[in-house]
Amino acid sequence: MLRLNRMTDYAIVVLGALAHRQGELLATAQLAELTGLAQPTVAKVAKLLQSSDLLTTKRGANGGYQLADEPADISLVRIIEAVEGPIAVNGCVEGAQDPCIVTNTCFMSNHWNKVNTTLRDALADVSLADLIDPSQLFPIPEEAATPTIQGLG
Amino acid sequence: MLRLNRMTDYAIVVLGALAHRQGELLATAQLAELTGLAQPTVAKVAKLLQSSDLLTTKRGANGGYQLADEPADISLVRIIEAVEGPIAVNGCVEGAQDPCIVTNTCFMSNHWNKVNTTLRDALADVSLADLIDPSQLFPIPEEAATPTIQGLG
DNA sequence: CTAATCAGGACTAAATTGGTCTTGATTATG
DNA sequence: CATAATCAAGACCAATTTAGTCCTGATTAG
Repeated sequence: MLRLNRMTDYAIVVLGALAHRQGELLATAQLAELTGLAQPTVAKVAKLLQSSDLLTTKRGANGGYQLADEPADISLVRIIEAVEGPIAVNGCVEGAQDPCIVTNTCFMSNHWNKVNTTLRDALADVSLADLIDPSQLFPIPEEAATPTIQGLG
Repeated sequence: MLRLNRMTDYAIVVLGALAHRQGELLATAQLAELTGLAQPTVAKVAKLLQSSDLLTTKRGANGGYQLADEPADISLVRIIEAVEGPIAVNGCVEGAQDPCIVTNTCFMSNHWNKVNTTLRDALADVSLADLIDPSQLFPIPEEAATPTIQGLG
């Protein structure tokens, strides 16, 4: 285990689609078609990513979402933290949402922080650009083609 | 997030108690008292740890559990995998319990494996001995003292 | 024989997560 | 200005997962 949740997978797929279209503005309906996800799901994920400044948004007719940064500048940590909140293996760690009641005196706290930081650093080292291989991904559908991918499992 | 589940925390506390008593054989009731956890919970965790060879067991009257190794030889990965199963950030990773249906052709698979391995290595680097500070932990109670610790949060 | 203890697994309740829907605000276009 | 397309915000329900308890049976010391 130690598993990311499904929303994070969706986020990566959505970001991948946007990255492939290189900065283009896409509506959630288009993203849904490209990724094979349901539109409301795309909408939910996109809102999360927007409120963490990974996407910019344009409202109204012909509105949609757009990558806020280059794929190489979007690290896996940013994506995970946008969707799931701060990384914290347990409540003994700084930034935990539901802190361990004994945090301050907790004899293990330092070690957990070290563990946590190491994990975080590892995830900071992977960018969206690393995760996707645009050459194989998202062939632009000629006529509303079938969904191209199924998420990440 | 990316949080360990509570059982893993319990496992660490239980292992910590056993480590502090240096190889002594302790019954689940004693461990419950030392850790402040409920006895059935200790029992559940201990069974998991036993079946992954982190603990040895002796059945019958005066039975109990015992550390199978030196604390320095018990890594965090072993503990996590004993309780939670193989580490796998998502289904795109080798060893995932519920593999991504497109695993073999999954363009991201290699990258996820790299991410996963990095996390795993980080956790392999931390031992039970690192996590606990025996000098501050588990003062041997004089007369069935109050529970000493509250878990890890 | 009896009491203490682990083994194995079923079971329930609580928490979390995933996914949908509704209502309202914004904006392009004719 | 009217309309349709679109995002914003959040309520809501269903499905899954997790936590914790309990029961029955096997093992062993005394």
